[in-house]
Amino acid sequence: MGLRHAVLAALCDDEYSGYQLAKAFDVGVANFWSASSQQLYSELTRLEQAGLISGREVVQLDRPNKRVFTVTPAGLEELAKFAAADSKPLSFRDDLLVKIQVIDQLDPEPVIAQLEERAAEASAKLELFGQILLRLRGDLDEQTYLRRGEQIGPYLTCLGGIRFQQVVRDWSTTTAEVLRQRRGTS
Amino acid sequence: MGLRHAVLAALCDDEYSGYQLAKAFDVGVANFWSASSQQLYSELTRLEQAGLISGREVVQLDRPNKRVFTVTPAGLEELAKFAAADSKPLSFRDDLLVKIQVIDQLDPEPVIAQLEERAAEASAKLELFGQILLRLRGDLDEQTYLRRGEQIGPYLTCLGGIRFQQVVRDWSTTTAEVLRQRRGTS
DNA sequence: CTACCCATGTAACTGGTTACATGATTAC
DNA sequence: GTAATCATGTAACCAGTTACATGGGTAG
Repeated sequence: MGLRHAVLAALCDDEYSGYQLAKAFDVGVANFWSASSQQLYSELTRLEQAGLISGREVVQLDRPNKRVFTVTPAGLEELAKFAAADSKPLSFRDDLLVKIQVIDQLDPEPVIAQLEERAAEASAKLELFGQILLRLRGDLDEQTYLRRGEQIGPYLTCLGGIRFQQVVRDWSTTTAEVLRQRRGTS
Repeated sequence: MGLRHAVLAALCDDEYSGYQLAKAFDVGVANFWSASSQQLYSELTRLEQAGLISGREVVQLDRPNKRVFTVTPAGLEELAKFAAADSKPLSFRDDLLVKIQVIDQLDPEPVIAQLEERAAEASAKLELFGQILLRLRGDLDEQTYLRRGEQIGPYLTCLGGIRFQQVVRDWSTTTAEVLRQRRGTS
């Protein structure tokens, strides 16, 4: 089961409500998983019934109350079992790459626009992830943090996210450039 | 619909049987999509009924006969509509990243082993993709091919696959290294 | 008073995975 | 004769998406 463990992992960091998790899965957590809010609410319900997380009501005066969740010892045990088992191969699906694959048979204009949009999104994520890294490591420089810092996990996944987004940005930009040049000469 | 267009794109390159497509989706096409053979057989059936591809029987003496498929004009039109429409955000899901995220709470040993396995797979793919690039561009050097070569699409997606696999290999290797060092010092 | 954010869900549907089933041919 | 590769599927199940529903609070 996929989402189950991603949610448990996200809740290891801090306690979150369904709504907050949905936000997190839109940005940071999206480094390794993506999910809609509907999926999250029902997964949280199932996880609580299974005793892997426990929720508590937080009363808020200025806005609707919420229920935040934390991982139970049973939840941690579940994560440990999961980590020791073989990983499924990473699943990767991208509309835009499908379009590039057959670009020779198509009008390149709309695809070029989509590549540029994708590059812009990647730039935005890079800025965000850069800030997250700084916040995580505090005063320490990267080498020191990697050796002796606490909570190395989120730092490492964020580093991975940065490298991935760099590739997305650079590849999208150069691909758009190649297609633009060929448009002129054919 | 996702797989539908990925299959159409793959069949633009050449004619394939279900079995051959399944092989392709395991390696090269996996750059932009992944699918099981069962999914492919049923998708091929649906695509043929919809008139987007057409199949023909190939009689083979030394092995079981097969049916190979090509994209029809209607199929190409479908691809054109697809390319002009907005792309869904790329979906990315990885067990291994989930495990790294919570590595501080877990036994790192099995995860380190998985990272090393992942790096080895990435190396193998890099070698394969490098060969595909060479075969695609023939005698031309890359700059020339990008400007004037025919069939630029598969070349561009393969370039993207290479950059992606490089990140996977490098990140997996350095992450495993970081975790190994910390194991010693904690 | 309108639009947007916070907050939580249900229901119907589509897409994807796992397990199972069959049968021919080739290489050891 | 046993395992591996070629070749094609069915059925049951699980995961993920889309559409819909509700209601309070805040900013303009």
